[in-house]
Amino acid sequence: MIDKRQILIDTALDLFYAHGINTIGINEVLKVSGVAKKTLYNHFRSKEDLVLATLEKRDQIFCAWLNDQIQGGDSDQERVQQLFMGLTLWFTNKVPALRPFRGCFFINSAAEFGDEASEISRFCKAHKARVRQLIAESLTQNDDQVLDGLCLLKEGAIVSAYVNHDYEAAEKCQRMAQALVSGRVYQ
Amino acid sequence: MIDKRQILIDTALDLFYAHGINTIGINEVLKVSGVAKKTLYNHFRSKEDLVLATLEKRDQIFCAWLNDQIQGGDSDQERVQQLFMGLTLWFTNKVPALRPFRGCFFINSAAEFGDEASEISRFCKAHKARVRQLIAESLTQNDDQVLDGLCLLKEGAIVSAYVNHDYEAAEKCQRMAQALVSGRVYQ
DNA sequence: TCCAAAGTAGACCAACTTGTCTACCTGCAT
DNA sequence: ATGCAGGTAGACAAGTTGGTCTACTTTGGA
Repeated sequence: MIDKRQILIDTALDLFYAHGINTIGINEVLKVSGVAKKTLYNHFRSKEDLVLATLEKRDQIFCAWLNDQIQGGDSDQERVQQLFMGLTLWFTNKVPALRPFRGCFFINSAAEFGDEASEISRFCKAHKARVRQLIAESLTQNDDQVLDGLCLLKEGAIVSAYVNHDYEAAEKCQRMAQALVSGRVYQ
Repeated sequence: MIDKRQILIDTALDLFYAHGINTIGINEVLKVSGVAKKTLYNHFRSKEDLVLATLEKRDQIFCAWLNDQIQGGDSDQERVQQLFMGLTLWFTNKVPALRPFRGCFFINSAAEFGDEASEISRFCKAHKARVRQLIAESLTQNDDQVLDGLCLLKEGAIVSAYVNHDYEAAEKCQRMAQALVSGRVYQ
């Protein structure tokens, strides 16, 4: 028997990301996955537990993809270009692993679970830190201000793509990002 | 008798913004506002109707504040500086009219109501367009690329402030914003 | 072959959701 | 003073929520 736990996480992640966590009930996850309720509660203590597992899964998928995307390249300029080209691929549904674009799962989840003490919103913050770290490691230069700038542009692009349906948002970041990384903004 | 409609909108806006729309039920709004259920349904056809009214109210409050914030100033540089200083004031709860900071009500609501056909998510998109227009009108230069850049930075700052609890996010945008508006990025 | 582990379906629970409705009350203009 | 618009409290309906539990079946390894 295939691991039911993984089936539940995969199904729940797809549904939660596509429709929002509060919109999707446990029963919907069960119906779509074809798993029994008892089984779900054998693997997870509560819905929040399942939600945290989907956040972890999405974190893995997203970070693995991003890492691939910004690896290689002959210069920091090139890698930064790859970063924002990658975002455009995501926005325009060219990356099947990331599912049909509906913004950032972590921003969306943080928006739903406002209480900053909640484990969910803490995980979202941690995810953003990991992404920042990933970008930092891909660059040879190590300037916090440049890194902050790149991350701000990245978040801006994701939100604009989602809320304004501006799928060219990441392309619009390229010039600023290049100005940043080539030292034309700081120093 | 004071206008119950306004009381309902004010109460609902505060609750929806602070805790999310899905988290707050009609009954909670009634309990806090001290208004009867019948009265609510005399003024609004449904919860979604009330939600749309709160979005409208927030749009008015936010745009009025933003307009004040970026008015005056001797140059575009100065006005852009005011814009991002204003965001910092918002993030750090120095603007009572905007309520305790919990991100952008419109980004959060769009995250909760993903269906892009829904009236709620269409309103959120329209709000962002109005804000962009406001910024455009405050500047003497009229360059779409510069305007796009400023808006991307603004969204990035709001999201970073909310998800990462980085309340200096708007300050970190200043150098890039100045580079943009002073023509050091484009042309 | 047999047994325990892990699956199944789904009834059931209490709490909560939005929305309707009845029955009563209050303040104001005629 | 009377009538009425618009308020009140809250019962109620119908559906959904997360979560528990029983009773049965399937699975795979010793």
